[in-house]
Amino acid sequence: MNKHEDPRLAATREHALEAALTLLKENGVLAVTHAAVSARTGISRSTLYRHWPKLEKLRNDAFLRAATSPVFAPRTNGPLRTDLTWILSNLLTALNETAWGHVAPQVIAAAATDEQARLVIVDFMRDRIGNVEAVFAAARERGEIGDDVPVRQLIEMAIAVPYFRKLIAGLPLNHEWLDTHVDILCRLAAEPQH
Amino acid sequence: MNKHEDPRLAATREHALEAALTLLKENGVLAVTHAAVSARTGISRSTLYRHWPKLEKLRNDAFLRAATSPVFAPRTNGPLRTDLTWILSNLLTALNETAWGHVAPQVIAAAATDEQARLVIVDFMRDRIGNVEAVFAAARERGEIGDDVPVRQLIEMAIAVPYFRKLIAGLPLNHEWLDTHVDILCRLAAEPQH
DNA sequence: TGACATATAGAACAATCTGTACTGTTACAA
DNA sequence: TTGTAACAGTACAGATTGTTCTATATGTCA
Repeated sequence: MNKHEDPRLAATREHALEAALTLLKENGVLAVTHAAVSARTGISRSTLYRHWPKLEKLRNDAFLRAATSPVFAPRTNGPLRTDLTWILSNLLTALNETAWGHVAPQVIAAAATDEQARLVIVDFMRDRIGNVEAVFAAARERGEIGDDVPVRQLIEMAIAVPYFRKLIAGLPLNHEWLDTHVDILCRLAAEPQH
Repeated sequence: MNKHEDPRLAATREHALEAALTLLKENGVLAVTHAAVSARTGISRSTLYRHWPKLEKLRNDAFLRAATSPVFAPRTNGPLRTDLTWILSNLLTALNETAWGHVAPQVIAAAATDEQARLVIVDFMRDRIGNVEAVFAAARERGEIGDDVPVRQLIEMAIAVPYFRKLIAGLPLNHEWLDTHVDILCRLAAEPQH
C-alpha cells in the first residue's frame, strides 16, 4: 500500500534526522528542536512540524538513529578468551567511536519519563547481550566452562563495567583495560564453584 | 564575616531547593525553572532570580541536594562477605530509596556538557568507592585475600553492576540479587591467580 | 504530455516563557 | 527607632513554540 512513497518525504526525513543527530551529539537533547534543525538544513520549520508534530518524536527518532550502529556477529570458534575479546572490543568501539557513546546518557535520562527512549536502550542492549550470550553458550558447548557457572551474571558483568566506565564514571575504555577485564571474566568462567 | 546572615536568605534557599528537588524527581531537569519553583513555593519569581541569576546554578544545586544521602561508615571486622554485603546494601538503598536513584540519570546526562554536574557524580562516587576500598583493604590486612588479587577491578565491578542494573538496564536491585553478586566478588577475591 | 495531488517554503500570528527592571512593602539588625 | 536589604508584585522586551494560511515546486498517474 505504501508502494510509491513520495521521494521528497524520505529525503526530507533523512536530511532532517542527520542534522538532528549532529545537534544531539554536539549540544545535547535540548538543542534538538524544529527551529535548530531548520536552521541547519534549510528545511522550513513548517515542513518539520509536518513530519514531526511532536518534538518528543523528533528527538526519539534522533535517539534511534544514534543507537543504530553496526552489530558484528559474534565469533564462537573459541577459545573463550579470544571470542570475548572480539565481541567486547566491538562494544568498546560502539561506545567510543559511534554516536551512541555521546548520546546514550541523554537517552538514559529521557528514559525516566519516556517509554520510547527506554525501548531504544533495550533494543541496543539486546543485540549486545545476545552476542555475549552466544559466546558463552559456545564455550559451554565446547566444555570450556562448567554447568554451574552463573553465566547470566558473567554476561551482565561483561557489559556493565564498560558502560559504567564510559557513561557514569567517565573513565577510559581502551584495549589495555579490556585485557584485564577479559582476564577476570575468564577466571570466573573457568574455575569451579567453590 | 558571614556571622549574621539574614535568616530569610537561608529560609528561602531551603524552601526553594526542596521544591526544586521534588520537581527534579517528578518531572525531570526541564521542569526545574524559576517559574515552576515559584508556583510550587509561593516565593516570587523575582526573588528566585535574586538567589539564582543563572538557571544552570539552580539546577546544579538541586542535583547536589539529590546526591547528598547519608553515607554509612564501612564495617571492616570481617569476614569479607559480611562487610561487602553491608556496604553494598547501603549502595542499594541509596539507589533504590533516595532521590539519587531518580535523579542520577539526569545528572549523568547533564555532565556531558556541565562540569559542575560531573563533580556531583564524582563526589557521590568517591565516598562509595572509598568504602568498598576500605573493606577490601581490611580483608587483605587479615590475609583473606592474596596480594595478587586485582582489587581495583573488584571494586569497580562491585559498584558498576548495581549502577548498570538500576540506571541503564532498568533491572531490579534487591537482596536476592545482591547475595549472588557478593558471591562472585568473594570468589574472585578468594581464589589465587591461575 | 497535461492535470491533479501533495510536499514544501515562507509569512503571519497568538501564546508562552525567560530574563530584567522597577516599584512599594516587610522583616531584620544595629 | 532607623537604615538596610530581602521580598512580592508588576510591567516589559525578546526569544521560542506551535499553528494556520497562501503560493510555489515537485512528484504521480492517466
